[in-house]
Amino acid sequence: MTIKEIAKLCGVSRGTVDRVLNNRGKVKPDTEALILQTIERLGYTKNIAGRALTVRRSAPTIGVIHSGRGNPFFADVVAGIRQAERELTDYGVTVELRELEGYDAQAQLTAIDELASHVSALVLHPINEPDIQGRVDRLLDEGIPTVTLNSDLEHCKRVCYVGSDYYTGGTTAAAIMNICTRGAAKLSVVAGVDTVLGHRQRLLGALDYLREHAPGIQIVGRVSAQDDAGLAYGRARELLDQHPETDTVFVVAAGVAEVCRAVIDAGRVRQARVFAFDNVPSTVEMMRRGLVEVVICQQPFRQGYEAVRAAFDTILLGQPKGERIIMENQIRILQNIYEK
Amino acid sequence: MTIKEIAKLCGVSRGTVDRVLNNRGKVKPDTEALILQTIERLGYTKNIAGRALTVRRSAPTIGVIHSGRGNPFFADVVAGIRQAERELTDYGVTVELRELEGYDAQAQLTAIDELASHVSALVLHPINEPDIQGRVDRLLDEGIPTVTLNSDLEHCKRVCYVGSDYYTGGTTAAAIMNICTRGAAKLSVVAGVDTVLGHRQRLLGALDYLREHAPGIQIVGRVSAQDDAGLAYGRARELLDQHPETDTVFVVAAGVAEVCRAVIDAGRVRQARVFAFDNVPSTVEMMRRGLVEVVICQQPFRQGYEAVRAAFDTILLGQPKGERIIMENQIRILQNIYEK
DNA sequence: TTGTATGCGTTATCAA
DNA sequence: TTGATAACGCATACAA
Repeated sequence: MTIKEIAKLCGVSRGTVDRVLNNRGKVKPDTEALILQTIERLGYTKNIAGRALTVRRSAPTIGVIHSGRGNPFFADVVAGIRQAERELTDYGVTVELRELEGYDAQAQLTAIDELASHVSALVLHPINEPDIQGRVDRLLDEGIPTVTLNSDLEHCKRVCYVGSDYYTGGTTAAAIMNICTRGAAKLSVVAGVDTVLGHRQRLLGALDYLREHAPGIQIVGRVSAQDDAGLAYGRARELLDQHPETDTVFVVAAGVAEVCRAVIDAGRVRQARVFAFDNVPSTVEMMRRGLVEVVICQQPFRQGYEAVRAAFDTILLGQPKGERIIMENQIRILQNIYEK
Repeated sequence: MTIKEIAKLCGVSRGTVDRVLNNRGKVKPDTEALILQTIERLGYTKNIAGRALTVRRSAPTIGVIHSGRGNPFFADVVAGIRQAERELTDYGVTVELRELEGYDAQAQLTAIDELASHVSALVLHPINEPDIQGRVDRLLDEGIPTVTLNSDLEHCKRVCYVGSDYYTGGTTAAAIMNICTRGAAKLSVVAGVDTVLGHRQRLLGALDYLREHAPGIQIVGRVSAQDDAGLAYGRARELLDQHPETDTVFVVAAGVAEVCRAVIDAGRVRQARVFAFDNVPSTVEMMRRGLVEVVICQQPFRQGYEAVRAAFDTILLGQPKGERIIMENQIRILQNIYEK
């Protein structure tokens, strides 16, 4: 089914069909109804090959905003973004990247405003606040669809979320702890930020699993490092001092290497094992040193890659492949961490 | 850079540039040299968007042959193949699938001959024999590129291999055994087929790892089930009878559920744990029953998907993204096995 | 040996 | 309100 065929069947020209398809107005209601009905009946969808050629002419820009500047996890995300950009050069696509530092909603709004003037779609690692939610809805009204990246945005009309399933990440981490400790451990938890949805869900998943499946794992201590590597060392030292029986540490967010350093400095290397998320270089180094045996990963490279592709699919066809593109949680040990 | 621009710069027509690009001959050597030089200098590559439109007109067929009919692992591979086919319908692509049973080189040659008459590219799960190797080379001479799937084909001009890194799969499995057994085990091995490269490499990887990193894991027994679920039960029973000290079983190829059944019937459920590859349904069932804790997976769905895409990329642009597309080995427990 | 015309499917522009 | 036409980049049939 092509526009041409639809046009012939309806006894109109391609231009008229095009006006109906893209809601440009200026079509007699009768004609429009006929065309819509024919389209419905024959199941017309835009052809990617043809569409690609015209999209190319418009040389669309995809804007990307994230709040992880300086964060090695986001270095991988950006590598995926760049890979997607390279693959899309033939389609005339350019990626414009804004890397912010820290979670400042106002700064994010400013970045959105800057990009909104000229991008065809937005990839956003969002701060989950009402101002941002409203802005994303307005963007869509202006014809700019938003894909959320790594973390979702509630109560708004983003077209797609690309990221991981944090709750399952938590259960997977807990199950691995259960296996590696043979079901018996004195566990101390270094939590993340309570207002960051992903951190909370991870912890929830882990606690749910432990309650249901690991009666022999006892939680002896808990502290938060606020997703801040700078805070992690001190908090972990306190934790280890206050709970000397600790033999297992579960790190929910950033600061894994710092927690490991605290374990080393506390002279507990052979006693306490660390379980954590993401294979960032400093964590891998601790894996080499034997402090961390297993990490749970959420495929940062693919997150960046798929988010840009989803944005492009939306430009190309009006919608992404799915409303949620979820990365599987990967269990990694030194043997299946592949260097790029 | 487009053909048009190249043509203008060289003072010739688009047709002439096209003849040079596609080696159709009938071009004066001087003109050809000039054009080739200009292309080289300006780094021309065919545009995907334009190419897609003409490829569509030729409605190419991609042939797929595998020898895993009835094998649940290949059911996932085929699901990936179908997914790729769906995504490529807009490009006019059809997939023609031949599912064979067992490793019969002659049957594979027949299937290749049938497809060779009308396909534009071939995806082949090959039997690694000289006859097949020679046939693949001749296919390329006829203009039909071959992508090998799941298992590679040596000494031939296949354009791309899509599959897993079996050696690393073996080291990963061994490392997981080491972690889960805390470095102490009496291990019995149920090997695969020695002439199947992947099985041999897996075992090699595992043995290398154990020798270097796991002095406390002692190999007490070894048998082969020939990648045949029908044989696995009996072989495993013998193994368990002959080596009653066995507390860990490592299954290299097919027959995981049958080995588990042997463990059950031998009354050794709480004593012996099973480590294996691939999350096929019968294995997952044994995970639910607690006999298998961890499996190493090689992403069958993605293998099928990526193989078809690689074949299409070759049709579209003359070559795939890379000469080897390697799936990562995934460590899976019940918590991160996602049902589709 | 080379150039020109036509078509693929979609969209923008201009004329009616 | 609608139709005709040109354009994107590539490929090919045909004319020169």
